[in-house]
Amino acid sequence: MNKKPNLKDVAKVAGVSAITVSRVLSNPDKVSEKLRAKVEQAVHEIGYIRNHAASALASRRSGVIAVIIPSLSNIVFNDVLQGIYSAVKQHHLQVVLGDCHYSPLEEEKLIATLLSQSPEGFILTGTDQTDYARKLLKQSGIPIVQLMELSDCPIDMNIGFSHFNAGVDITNHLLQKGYRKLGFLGARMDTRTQQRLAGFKKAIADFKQPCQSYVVTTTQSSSIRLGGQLLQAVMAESQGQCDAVFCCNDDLALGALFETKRMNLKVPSDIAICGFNDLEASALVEPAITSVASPRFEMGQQAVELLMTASGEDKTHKPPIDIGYRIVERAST
Amino acid sequence: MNKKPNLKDVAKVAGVSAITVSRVLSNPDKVSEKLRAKVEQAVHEIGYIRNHAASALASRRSGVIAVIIPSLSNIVFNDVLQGIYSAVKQHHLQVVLGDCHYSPLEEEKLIATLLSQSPEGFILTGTDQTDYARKLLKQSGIPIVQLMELSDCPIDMNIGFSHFNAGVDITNHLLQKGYRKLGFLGARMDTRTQQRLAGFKKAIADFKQPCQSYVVTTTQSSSIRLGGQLLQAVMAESQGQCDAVFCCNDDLALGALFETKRMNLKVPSDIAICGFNDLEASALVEPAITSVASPRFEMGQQAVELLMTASGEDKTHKPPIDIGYRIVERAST
DNA sequence: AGATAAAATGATAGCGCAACCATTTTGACT
DNA sequence: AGTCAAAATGGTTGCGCTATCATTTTATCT
Repeated sequence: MNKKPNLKDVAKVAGVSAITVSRVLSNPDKVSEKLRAKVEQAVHEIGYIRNHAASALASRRSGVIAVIIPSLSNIVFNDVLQGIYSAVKQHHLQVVLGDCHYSPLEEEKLIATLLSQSPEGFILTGTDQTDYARKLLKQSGIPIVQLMELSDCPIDMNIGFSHFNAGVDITNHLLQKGYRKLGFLGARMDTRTQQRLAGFKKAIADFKQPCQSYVVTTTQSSSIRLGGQLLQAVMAESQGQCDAVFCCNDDLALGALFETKRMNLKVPSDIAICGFNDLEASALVEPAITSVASPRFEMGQQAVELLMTASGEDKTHKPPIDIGYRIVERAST
Repeated sequence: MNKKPNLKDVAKVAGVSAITVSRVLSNPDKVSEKLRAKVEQAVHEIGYIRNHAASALASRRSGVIAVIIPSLSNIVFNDVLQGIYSAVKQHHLQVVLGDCHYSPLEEEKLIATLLSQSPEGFILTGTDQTDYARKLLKQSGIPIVQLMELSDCPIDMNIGFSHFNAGVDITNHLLQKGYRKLGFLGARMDTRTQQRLAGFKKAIADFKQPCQSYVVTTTQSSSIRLGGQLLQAVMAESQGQCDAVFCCNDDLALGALFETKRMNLKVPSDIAICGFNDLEASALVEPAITSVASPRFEMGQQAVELLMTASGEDKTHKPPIDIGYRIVERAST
């Protein structure tokens, strides 16, 4: 195998200088049509592909943005990722992606690794970064977006919605429907889940009439199967009294719903179920599950746009962007 | 903001030469403990992060592998991705990921873009690449793995399983259970779905007793909702005769199952349902859905291992690796 | 036609790092 | 102590590209 062709090889074939080839690739309109055609022909002919490392080194532009999500297996971040990829395509950027498995320490290591790619922007999930990670990020001088939640003191930019408020609202929804023995089913218990739980507790504390609450949580990762187990657990803890459950996500809610069939409980008359994230399945099961919808795809897109419009040197405080959420009432409540 | 620190800055602080710092970062055991400690201290102190572009250019090793999947939203590829990421971590590599939306042309462009990163390996899905894409890939001289299906003429390495055989097997399963009016519900109709359909047709053609088949397909992308629509369609086409459906994936199967409840059909007595991919939900709905399981996570892992053990220059023909599948029989059939 | 501006093209240098080879230091042995 | 090998460290160079500036060609005007 011959060595990979480089700029000079193309230049030789096209009969121009190397720098002209470079321009055809990055600033086609700075080159006359005649030369451009010759060069493009030569590029295609010898299958030349620009060496990104050399280009990035010389131009100080990597054409890369870094993204860290807490979990590849959670469909919620997948939606955000799709938004990111769709926006990135417009800007001719590449994404380098890391999965930190919900661990700030792993995230810190990933941040250091990904920063070595000299990304032109950084997208993070949540607000839970270590101090050293924050130091590295700030020192890098690149624009940064924190996703999903709203933060009082974002590193740079921030877009998300209030999981606390959403927790309050959906709990109030259950209370308004007349349920008084509310269960909370929580898995993983990352910060966003904790905020939802805090909202749940707040709504109950503020409610003017007597009501009961049962909180069942685990740090296991969420799954449909686990939803069934947690429903069992909350029924046990409440001695069968529990008449509504707020599941911290739709996976648990689906599992809980499937479990009600096995336990011969009627939804929503014996027990109401609501979830979070509004997955497709939630709208299509019988009965359909009440959930909290949020524009995740758009959040991902907007995060990229924020990065691209940020000057990088702009150190002014940027207010968090609240992208909102929506309670979707369905038959399960 | 001061300029980003480089090797020399670290060297100055640590009182050593630049090359020693470089060694501490890439070959720690080539450096005495004393100097190493000094250097590591200096690195941490000034928050030094190696410039990947310069490193890649000088060493001709990018530490990157390229991956292209047909869809980010399909959970199936997500599982493979997780396997890839888990393996990649061991090898201290980065992944650059592209989503080609099931389009060979988009894939060709992505391949060109990703090759510019000088990846040390390339993972592709399927065998449907354009000629120019194949030329670029071969010319690059890097090891390549094609995933998911088995190919007679892989570009380099290949790991997957036979979707045709799986289609035959699951159709025979339905026939053995006594169903004789079989429907096939297909969405997207990518090559793997087509192979499953071919298997379905083959099994029916080979069956010794009289039986009917109804094929309903669409190029729309798959979803749970679509599964319900396709079930309606196949029942219409068969004038209510259809007594079993093979859905080309579990999303459709779930949608079909949910639709049977609305249509007051009993599963599996009125109609049997089977899917493909064995998603978590399929095992937990009532009745649980028969499906085809395959080790997707492991396939992703193995793909990376194959890349890492490949010498790159080894042009010998490597036989495809059949990673197998398993029919999981459940109550829906 | 001549003067001037504008566009197109080229030559040179350097981005930050690691390969390569040269030099120094250390340790092991007689 | 003296010899030699091995380990540790450093200096120089070049990876392939683009920024910058210099030069040439073309277009536009009086």
